[in-house]
Amino acid sequence: MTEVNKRTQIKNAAAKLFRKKGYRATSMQDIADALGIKAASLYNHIKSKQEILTELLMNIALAFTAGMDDIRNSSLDENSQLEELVNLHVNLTFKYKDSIALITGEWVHLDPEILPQYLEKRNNYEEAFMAILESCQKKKLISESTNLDIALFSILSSLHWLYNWHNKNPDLGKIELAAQLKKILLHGLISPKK
Amino acid sequence: MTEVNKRTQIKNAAAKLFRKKGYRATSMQDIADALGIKAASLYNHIKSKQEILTELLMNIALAFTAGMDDIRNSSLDENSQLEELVNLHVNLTFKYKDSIALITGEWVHLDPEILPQYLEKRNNYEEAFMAILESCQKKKLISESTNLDIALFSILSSLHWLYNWHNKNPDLGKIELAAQLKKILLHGLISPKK
DNA sequence: GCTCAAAACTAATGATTATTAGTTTATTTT
DNA sequence: AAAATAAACTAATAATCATTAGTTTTGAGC
Repeated sequence: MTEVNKRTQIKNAAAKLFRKKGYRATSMQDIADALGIKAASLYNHIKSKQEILTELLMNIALAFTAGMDDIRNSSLDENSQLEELVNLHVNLTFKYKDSIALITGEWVHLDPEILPQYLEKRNNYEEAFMAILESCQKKKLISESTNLDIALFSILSSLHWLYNWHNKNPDLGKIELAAQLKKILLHGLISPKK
Repeated sequence: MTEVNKRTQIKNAAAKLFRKKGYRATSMQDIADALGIKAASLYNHIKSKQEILTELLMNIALAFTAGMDDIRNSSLDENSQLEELVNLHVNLTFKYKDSIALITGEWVHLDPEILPQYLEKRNNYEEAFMAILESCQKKKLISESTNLDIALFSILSSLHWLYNWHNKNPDLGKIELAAQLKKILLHGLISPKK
């Protein structure tokens, strides 16, 4: 019944392996074994190992920029935009469980020809994120003394790393996870002094 | 004047390369080139490529557990202990600029014989961190509704990722960086409503 | 300048690996 | 069922790489 493209199966298996062992440590053998075929047979469906990595990463990059565009084109206030960004990360983490893990380290193995395209998308995303933080600071939602570079880095670290946590605690739902993250990331761990 | 052991030079060069290209993508050639010698000559100083990775990672693990022990054996209150943990990460990030980057991803390439030892140290560290968070919650410094698993994951994500940020902004000093992180991580990004 | 050890070099080995070529088997279309 | 296409297989290639063996160079202490 499950009409899953072989090409997609290959990409899914590869994503899982790239995540666990890393791109370089994953052989075409490994991927083929996961599908019960011989390594050479993979080439009936894909062009190269590099193509798999490229498509996995570019797909993720597209999903993030599309989500960011939606948020920026919305009429939400700054505070809600920040919350929607957290939602975006949580949603994509659930949706692309395996391949999202590649954005923290495996992107370095992209072909030198592709790498700049990937990094450009990444930069655009971070700049858009920063723009929202700046709006917040202008509206005094964020204190003037806060270094926004550090704030951005800190939030993105947690959100990039989410997939790791999600794998260890698959029981906690999307909504609860997003709510907790908003509380901790945006409003702080330590209860404000009364 | 600088009497640096060749062995140390090798480990330093390797750390830089492992960080940039990953363990598997870094060849002994690469390391040798960085030192202006031939690959085979490395073996006059080290046992294997794996030995380099092991020593780099175990060194970091030791530094973290030692720092954690100091904090737990201190008589600081819970709040200050949390702040000292941030200091610990910032200090080690400055001290082990390159090799600290390996803790986010390259530890998976540790020999299967060594890996459990590494993971045990890592677990111990995280459990000690969690114990401090639990004390904070018991003392109402952290709200009862906060999920401490998520809080721990979130803080550690930012602190693990620090080396990345530090490399892009080497101009900001330790003290300023630590102060900002304490503010953002512990007391939140969004100013509390008055 | 000789001795000895440390540390460099050259050359080879064996293993792994991504990819290609050529062939056979399965499946779909006609 | 014949033909055509898709997808599997076997076998080979060429490159890379960690590591070893054996040899030469370097440099400090005598």
